[in-house]
Amino acid sequence: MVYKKTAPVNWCPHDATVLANEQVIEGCCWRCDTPVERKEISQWFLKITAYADELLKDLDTLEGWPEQVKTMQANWIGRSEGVEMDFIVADSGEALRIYTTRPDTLMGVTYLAVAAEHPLAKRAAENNPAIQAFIEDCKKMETSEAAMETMEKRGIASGLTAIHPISGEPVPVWIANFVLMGYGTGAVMAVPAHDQRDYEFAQKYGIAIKAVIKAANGEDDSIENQAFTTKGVLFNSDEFDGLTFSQAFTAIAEKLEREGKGQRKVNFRLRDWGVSRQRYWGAPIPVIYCDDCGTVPVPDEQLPVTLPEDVVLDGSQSPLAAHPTFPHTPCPQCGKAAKRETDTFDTFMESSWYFARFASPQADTMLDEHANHWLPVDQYIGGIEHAILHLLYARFFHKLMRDEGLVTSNEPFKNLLTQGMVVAETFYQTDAHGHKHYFNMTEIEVERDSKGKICGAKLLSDGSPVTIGATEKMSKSKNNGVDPQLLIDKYGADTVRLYTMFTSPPDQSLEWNDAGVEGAQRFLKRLWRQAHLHVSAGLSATPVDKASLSEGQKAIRRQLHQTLAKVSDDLNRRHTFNTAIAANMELLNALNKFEDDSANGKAIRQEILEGIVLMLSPIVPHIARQLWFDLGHAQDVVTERWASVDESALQQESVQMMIQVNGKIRGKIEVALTASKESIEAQALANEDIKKLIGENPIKKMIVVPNKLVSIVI
RNA sequence: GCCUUGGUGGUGAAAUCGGUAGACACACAAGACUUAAAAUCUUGCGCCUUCACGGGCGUGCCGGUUCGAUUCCGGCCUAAGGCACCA
Repeated sequence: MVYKKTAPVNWCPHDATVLANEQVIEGCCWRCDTPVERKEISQWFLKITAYADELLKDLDTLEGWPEQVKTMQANWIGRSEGVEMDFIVADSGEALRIYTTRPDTLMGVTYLAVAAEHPLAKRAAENNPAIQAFIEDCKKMETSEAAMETMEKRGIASGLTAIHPISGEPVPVWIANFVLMGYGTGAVMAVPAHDQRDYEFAQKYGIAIKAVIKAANGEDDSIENQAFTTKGVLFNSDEFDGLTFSQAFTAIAEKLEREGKGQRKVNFRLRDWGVSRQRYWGAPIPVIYCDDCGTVPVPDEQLPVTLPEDVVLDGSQSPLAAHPTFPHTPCPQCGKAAKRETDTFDTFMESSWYFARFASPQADTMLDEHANHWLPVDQYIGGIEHAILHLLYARFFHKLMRDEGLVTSNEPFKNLLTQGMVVAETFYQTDAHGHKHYFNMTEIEVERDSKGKICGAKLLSDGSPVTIGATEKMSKSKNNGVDPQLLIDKYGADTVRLYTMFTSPPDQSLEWNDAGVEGAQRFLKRLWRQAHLHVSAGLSATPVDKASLSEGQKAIRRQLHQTLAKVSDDLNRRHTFNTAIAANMELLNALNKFEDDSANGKAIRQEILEGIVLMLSPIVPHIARQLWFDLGHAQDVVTERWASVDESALQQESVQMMIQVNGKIRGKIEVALTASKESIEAQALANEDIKKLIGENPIKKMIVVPNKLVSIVI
């Protein structure tokens, strides 16, 4: 499950250090502006691809996960069915292996492309300065997929050809900057007529474009301006002419298999997980390299390998590799002088199993049986930015632990709630070197236009102008976070919690703004005042007499119990805290208008106030605790059971129904709950407004949706 | 470039399974209370039109399905998240 191979990193030759993708600004080091090079270094990998199938299949078992996240993971794993085949290099006879999901376009291949690091490219570069220069140039590329996909696609002919496995024709081999050695086989086949990237590349370099697929459904399949990428019917393909995609897939795969030139293959987009980091702040990878014994794991009794504290952190080199003593240690097997691994683990390594360790904190080993008692995690909550990497690594690691006998469950997280990002504007100034310095909102003064949008900003300290950057997720690097403490100091924690929960549902991203926080405080004040007016008028200790309720009393009790049902559902199932709070605001507004000093009225007021306090206690615990005592309870509200809905209070005798004529709302009627379809229709047609509208027009159609509306088509 | 999710009043949002668009708030305006201000309370508040009653339009844009579309389908624009070393 663990192996070493070379993989590309961003290398700053000036600082002699590896840079994260985020630290590469327009192809240059963020610190010294030196152009960054792509460098292949040896790194440790975990074989997550061995679990690709299971990670994909088990997504179906995650019923408590958002569809969005499961879709993203499925696409990331990217299972594809295709064909792997060899093109034979004409001069040397070596096999050039490629993989394609479109074997139906095989007869349209007009060139092959290999990575700059491919052995074939290296061979072509011998005695060819132009190819050498091109390969050298390819090193100046960023490693991120986004950069790869958006950069200019360039290439150079290698001068070599390879034999097409079916036609036997020679096909030119190109060296291209968009093919990577580390992914797949480092070589691809190109069909310009039926792939847009290949099309653009062929146009640019004057390579032949050969159409072999025509539309099956009469769609425009001309390739004059762009590739035709829809699956269709083969032509120009000799024995395969007239076949559909799936027929051609089978026929071509079988022919290749028969002739020993290729075979069907399932591929995954997912790549193995590189866990080596050339950094100080991380868990050291516990491995020792011995000249005689090779790669030796650090023995259990020597674990953990702890970080030295006397390191030089100057941004140049790996502090561990540069440390005078840390790398030097005897080999655990033979005792001879050996060298420690100085790379540390990717931090995702630890975040992949911390939840299991939290469940067995006393364990002497990695985990004990307590982990199984608690796992899987019932409700996991995290930002949507973790939808793929963290959540996929954790799922993989959990399966690894299962296969090592450490846990018994297949998945780590039963239910998942992904929070939206809180995003905020960024503000920066650019210095003489072109570096951006980000300022926090508290350090600047903003100008707003009539719509409240920020349209200008200057630094508070010296009044110098500040550039307004993109609105993005709050982060340390962009300095666009907000400290809630300032608001808490001003309004109190309950108000800030209430406001935060009320602003939007948790899975939605949010542009932070505290403009409405006053409203949250006003609501809590109104609740406090209502409760204390009630208390000072003398609490009601008697239960509601349900047998003698007036219409008004029935109505407000119905609202209370409807609210209880809704809030329970909002909190438990929907996690929409904003609508749960709004429903309580409506209930309090109704209570404000409920003027009833009778004994039963008082009892109802007590019932409603207790209901609101209970429903809000998870969100505003401090004020709820105090009000609960004030309402006459001896026990803290946190020990109370959640309120139950009184079904009898929900009952209604009639319901309001809309009347639509030709799709527009034209009237309303009050209908008894027991009314038949026929009597509802008759009542709708008897409505004066509707009668006038229909006039002499014949009724074509009439639809009755129970308890909702009557739709009449004339 | 690719994958995912969103776009509804001046603002944050609601409409849960295709059935009253804008609940609940913020902001704003007018009024009450006050010497005054704050706080509080009341009323109004999508756009156009109308003295009014009312009428028309309206959920990013264009088109489609349906008796009926914020909701479903196709295309486009746009913002955010991710793209394997920010974590």
